[in-house]
Order: sequence, then structure tokens, then C-alpha cells
Amino acid sequence: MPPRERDTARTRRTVLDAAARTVAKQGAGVSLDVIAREAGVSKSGLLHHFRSRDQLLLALAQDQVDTFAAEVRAAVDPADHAAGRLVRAYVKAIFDSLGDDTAISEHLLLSAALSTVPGVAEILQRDARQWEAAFTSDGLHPDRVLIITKAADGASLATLYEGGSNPAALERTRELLLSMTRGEGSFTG
Amino acid sequence: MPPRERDTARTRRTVLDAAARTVAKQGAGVSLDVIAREAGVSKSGLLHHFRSRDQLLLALAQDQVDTFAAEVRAAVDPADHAAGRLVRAYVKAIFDSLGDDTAISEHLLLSAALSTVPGVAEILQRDARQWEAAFTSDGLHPDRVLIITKAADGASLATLYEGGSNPAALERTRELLLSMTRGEGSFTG
DNA sequence: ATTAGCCGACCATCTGGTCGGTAGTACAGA
DNA sequence: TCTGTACTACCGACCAGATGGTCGGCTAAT
Repeated sequence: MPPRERDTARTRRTVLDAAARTVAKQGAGVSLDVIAREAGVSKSGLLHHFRSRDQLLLALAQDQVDTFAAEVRAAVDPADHAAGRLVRAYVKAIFDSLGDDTAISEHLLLSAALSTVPGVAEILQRDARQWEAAFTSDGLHPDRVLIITKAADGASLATLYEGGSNPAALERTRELLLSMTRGEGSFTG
Repeated sequence: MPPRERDTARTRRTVLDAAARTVAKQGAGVSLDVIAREAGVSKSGLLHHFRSRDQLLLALAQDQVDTFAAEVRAAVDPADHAAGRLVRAYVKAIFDSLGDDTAISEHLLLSAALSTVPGVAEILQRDARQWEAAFTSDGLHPDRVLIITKAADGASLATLYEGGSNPAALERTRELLLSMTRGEGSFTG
């Protein structure tokens, strides 16, 4: 095989995707063997790219964080220049990722992997701080941001509690949260 | 040793508590040996009370769900007869459990254990349905309940993301959510 | 000739779980 | 009250299988 970067990068990607899938399905306890098989490489091949199990899960955590950030960026409506555009994108990104077949969101995936792997907590904390900072310049009242984003996070948890996601309820929650980003969310019920 | 129920019940409790602690710390992948040592019994002793690892984790899940329900019940203010009293208790119970030293809330603990253990999902789903049912007769607008409870759930996730809980931020979130249960939460910022 | 991606074989260790045994209690009968 | 029997909480030793990780080697592109 060529030592070209392309192949290395591609294999790493394949392994990372396989890891994400298997961890989401079977929890953070999955064996390297299973991940390797899912990725279509040997365990040795996997270990050639990630020197240990911990390094793989660490890379996975970072990758998930980066992927989610990219999804939020992609979800920003270019025509939207009103206050709360980033929060809106955040909500959309979360619910979009909830919609597809992956039953457990990446938030849960990470939380499961956390306790075992040493460096993951730091990655998550840094990420959380960055989101908080980004939201402060989004033009919405801090309390409103707090409620909306926490509720969105909680909704991702709900797919776990409530089992096979209830699409109608998810849609309702999503629209409710989006309306709150537009200042309409002052329910007096 | 006496075959008295007292001792059996006490040992089971000890093991369950030890399991909760170790799972919260090291994830659902903890070995029976570690749990047994934490509980001060031998692995065989543990297996005498819980016939398999899955049964232990299943019992743990059910116990956590029951414990939380009891905490909510205890958090209901007897003098409070206004609409939303149950939601208020729910919020209080979550934030109270977040406050103590156990860094990871039982919600997270369960989610981590879920993917591996077969029966846990059903337990969580049944529990979620019961809460939903209970909330419908609490006198608050469904949308309001949805937002508040999901935000409370999300806040428990946040202790994970944000690492060692930020007491001030938690307190602010808690008060914000409580005020929303009283209908004051119509922020127009 | 060198280098890098990848593999199969292998190993020490740990895993959940079984098995046979011990000790202490409760209770029956004398 | 003493004795024997049944029962139960609990333990140590053990096992088969799985696990993370190492090592030497093969192949192909540079």
C-alpha cells in the first residue's frame, strides 16, 4: 500500500466511523476486534493507526465534537441575520442528528465513553466553553439561551429514555424551541 | 449466617450502592470484582445475590429509577397546592442530586449502562411514560412542562460536559426553571 | 533499498460464571 | 436442654473464553 496521506486519512476515517457506529450500538465497552471488523481492517491494522484503545476513543471523542460543530455551522441559515441565528442552528443540528437511524445521539455516545477514557472530559469541557462563548454574542438573552440549549440537550437524552424516537413529539419540541429563539416563546399557559 | 431477610436485604443494598458508585465512576464496563470489593464482599458473594452481571445492572437501573421517583416525591412541598407542584419537585430533585459529590447524575449512569444490558431500555421507557402521565395532571401547559423538564434533564448532562459542576450556574438554572413553573418564565429578552 | 500500510500468530491478563465447601441459624424431636 | 438436620449467606479455587497489545513478516509504492 502507498504511504500516501490519502490512504492513511481514509482508513482513519473508516475506523473512526466504524467506532462511532459500534460504540453507539454497544456502548463504550466495545472491543477493538469488533470495531476493526466493522471497519473492514484487522485489529493490527487498527492499532497501526491508533496506538491504543484509549487513543482511539480519544480521537473519536474529538472527532464527534468537531463533526457536531461542523453540523451546526452548516445549519446556520445564510439569509438569517436576526438575533439567535446560532442558537437556531444549534437546535436544528441536534434534532437533525436525532432524526436519523442512529438511535443514540453523539452526546450520549460521548458520555458513555467518558468515564473510562482519561482525556475525554477535557475535550468535552473545552467544547462546552466554546459553545457558551459563541452563544454570548448571538444576541439573545442569556437566560433564554440557557433554557433553549439545555432543553435541546435534554431532548437528545429523551431519545434514550423514550426508546425509538417519537418523530411527532420530536418535531413539536424542535419547533417549540425554534420559536423560542425568535422571542415568541413566552408561553403563559 | 442467619437466613433472615434483613441480612439479605442489607447486603443487596450494600452491593447496589457499591455498584452505583463504581459504575458512576468507571462506567458500565466495571468488573464484578471491582464492585464486589467496593461492597466488601467476594465476587461469589455478590453473585449469590445477583445471579449474573446483567441481572445486577438491571436491578441497579430499576433501583436508580425508584430512588429518583422517591426523591421527587420527597421534594414535593406539602404546602404547595398550585399548578406545577410536581414539576417543581422534579426540578428540585434533579438539581439536588446534581449538587452532591456524585459527579455524574443517575441519568447519565443509566444511559451508560443501557447500551450493554438488554432489559434496561424497557425500564427507562416505562419510567419515562409514567413521568409524562404524571405531568399531564399537574396543571401546567404541556409545552411549558416539556421545556422545563427537558431543560432540567439537559442541565444534568451539563455537569458532564462542564466537568466539576459550576455551583453558581447550577443555582441560576435551577431558579430560572423553578420560576418558569410559576408562570413567571415569559422572558422577552 | 527504504518506507509505510497492513496482516496473522501469539501472549499475559482479566472476564463472568461454576463448584464444592464452611459456618452459623432455625427448628424438630427427645 | 441437648442433638441432629435442613437451610442459607458467603467464600476460595478454578475455568474457558475474550481482551488489549506485541512482534515479525509481507507487499507495494517511492
